[in-house]
Amino acid sequence: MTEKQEKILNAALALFAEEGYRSTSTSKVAKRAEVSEGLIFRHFGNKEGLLQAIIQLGEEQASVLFADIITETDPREVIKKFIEMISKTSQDEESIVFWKLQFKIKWELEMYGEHKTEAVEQVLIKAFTELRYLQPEKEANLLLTLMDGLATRFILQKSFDLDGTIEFLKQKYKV
Amino acid sequence: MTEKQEKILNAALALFAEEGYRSTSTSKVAKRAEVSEGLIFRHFGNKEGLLQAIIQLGEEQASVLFADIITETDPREVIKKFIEMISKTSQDEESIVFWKLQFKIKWELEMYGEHKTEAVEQVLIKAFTELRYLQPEKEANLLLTLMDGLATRFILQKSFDLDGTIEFLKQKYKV
Amino acid sequence: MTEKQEKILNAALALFAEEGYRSTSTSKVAKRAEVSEGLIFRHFGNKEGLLQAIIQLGEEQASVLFADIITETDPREVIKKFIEMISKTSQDEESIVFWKLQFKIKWELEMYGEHKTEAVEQVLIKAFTELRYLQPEKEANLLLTLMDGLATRFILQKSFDLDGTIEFLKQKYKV
Amino acid sequence: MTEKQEKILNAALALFAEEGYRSTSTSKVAKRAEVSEGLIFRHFGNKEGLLQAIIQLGEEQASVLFADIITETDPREVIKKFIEMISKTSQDEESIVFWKLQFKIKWELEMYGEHKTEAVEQVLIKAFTELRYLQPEKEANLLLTLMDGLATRFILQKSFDLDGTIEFLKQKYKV
DNA sequence: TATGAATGAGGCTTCATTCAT
DNA sequence: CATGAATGAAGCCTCATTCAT
Repeated sequence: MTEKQEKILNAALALFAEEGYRSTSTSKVAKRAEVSEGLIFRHFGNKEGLLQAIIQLGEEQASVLFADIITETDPREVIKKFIEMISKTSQDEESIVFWKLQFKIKWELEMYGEHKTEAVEQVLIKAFTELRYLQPEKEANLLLTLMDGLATRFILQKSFDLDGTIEFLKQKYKV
Repeated sequence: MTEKQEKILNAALALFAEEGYRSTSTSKVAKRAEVSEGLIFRHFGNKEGLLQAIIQLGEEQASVLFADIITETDPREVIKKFIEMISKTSQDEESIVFWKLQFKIKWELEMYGEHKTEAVEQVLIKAFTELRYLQPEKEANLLLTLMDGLATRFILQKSFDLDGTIEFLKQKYKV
Repeated sequence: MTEKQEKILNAALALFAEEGYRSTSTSKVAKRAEVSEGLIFRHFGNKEGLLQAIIQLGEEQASVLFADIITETDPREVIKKFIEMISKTSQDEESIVFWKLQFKIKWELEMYGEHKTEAVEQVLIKAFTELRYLQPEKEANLLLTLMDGLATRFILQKSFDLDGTIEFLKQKYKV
Repeated sequence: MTEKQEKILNAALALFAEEGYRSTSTSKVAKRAEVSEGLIFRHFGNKEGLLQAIIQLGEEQASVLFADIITETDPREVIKKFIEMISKTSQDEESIVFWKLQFKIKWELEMYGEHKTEAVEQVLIKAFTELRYLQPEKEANLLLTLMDGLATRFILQKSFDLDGTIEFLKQKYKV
């Protein structure tokens, strides 16, 4: 990937996260990337292609994030790490942009991207099983759902107390 | 409100929920409402005005939905009704559209509309207090967050088992 | 002419003078006249009809203005009155609007309305003849031209010293 | 400046002069320039930008016209050249369009653009001073005013005898 | 690889005008 | 006589995309 390709990708990433896919014009991307508009099309074919590249990038970043959870063997640690995942990333601006983008695109294009979380779900199920929860699948499912809610409020509700909620969650799950 | 105004509102409601606000052109709305495009602007000023009218409508519908919860006195019933709120509405198409619209707009415009849920939050806090939960505010907060997650998955993830999750939740909260 | 007709005419007069014919929408006229938009069309047929009515009105007002000059018999007085015509009207707001409208419409529609000034021209020629000017037609023509310039600058150039210029003119013509 | 930019400018120039600024739609300009409508906005931002470019162009042309007068040292020649300025340009179609545009825009937008003539005014004052006119400022002012009137009638009144009037003027000023 | 001029379709909005009440 | 809902054409502008250089 050339330097300009990366500049385009980064510009698009930031803009899609800020204003959404449809609302971001290719010319805005070009301007922010300090690149000619035509170059976007040379490299990514069309606007949709740019989006796909960004989604791809997101999946890779997600993989990295999830890897730490999936490779964990201690069940309590699995749950703890999962719960802390967002809070950890909420520190730096770049991560916030990452999550914002994930959810904005989810909603704008109505694609949930289940396969991304499937591996995590399995690990959570295993963890809850080992911890003798009665309905481990449902517990895992619930926790995943909760994470969507957490992200939603964290991103959209300025006043939301993310860290407090996460502390409370850790108490509840005793992790 | 004239008949055509209502047709415009309904068409916009459906289209905004389906495709989002920006992706829905005023001409599409006009066509679906079987109305001239100009009429939209006569009645709502501009596209933004149309959106506001729809948001307003949503708040009224939300009030109706919440009214049943807020007026409930039995704490267990409060929680039960709150949890069941989505599942009940998930039966008919119109309600699904309603929720979809709420969340799509939330994300597209990044406005959370906290005041809408504030009353519900107070009632939940009271309920958890009466049920002797140790941290009623945090419990209420968590349940509200969970609901956002539930809606997110219900709307975006085709395979999501809403009713199962709700049953499980009711067990957890013993309601 | 009914009261509402007059309100429409007055509103249109003011708006056409302020913003020009094309730039003034019938809806703006209706709003300013506190009248329904349809009424304009009932009374004046279409926007052009409204314009014609206003032009007509202008001609009548011009006739009144000119009458005083035309009926004057003393040649020196004729010239003096003609020169003072604008300065006199420049006192009250209504007259300024009148002149502004005349010129704005002239330029926007490129119609000079020569016949309006023809009578005045004749009287000026007669006056210059009696005063033994060598080329009375040319003198009259020049004075009329000067008046157009005077109006132009008075209306368009905020800093223009109308009264000073008029005084100077009167000296020149010894009137 | 690309070739198409110039075509746009020329088309707009002609149309604004013929029909005025507001009455000329950008699509008309595009059609006349044999260019896509979008290109106008790429090059000039918006319709107002196009107008500004044209006004700018006008100022440059005016500078050229005035340069000949300003650099003249013989007072009589200054006045002569000034008086002849319009008549000289009235020969070719392009110059007529130029003057028409200047005045149409003046009236439509109510901006007089005094600074353009300021230099000329100074030179005229100097000329009248040297020629021992008693009130050189007023004379200059009057002559400028007269020119506005001359242009007004020349452009708007089909039957106006421009050359005759100019001859007469030259006699009056003995130039 | 990279630019930016150029396009045409479509978006939001305004407008003159008509018509039922 | 008077209203104001309703229309359709047109206006300004943006956008994704293509192409010559």
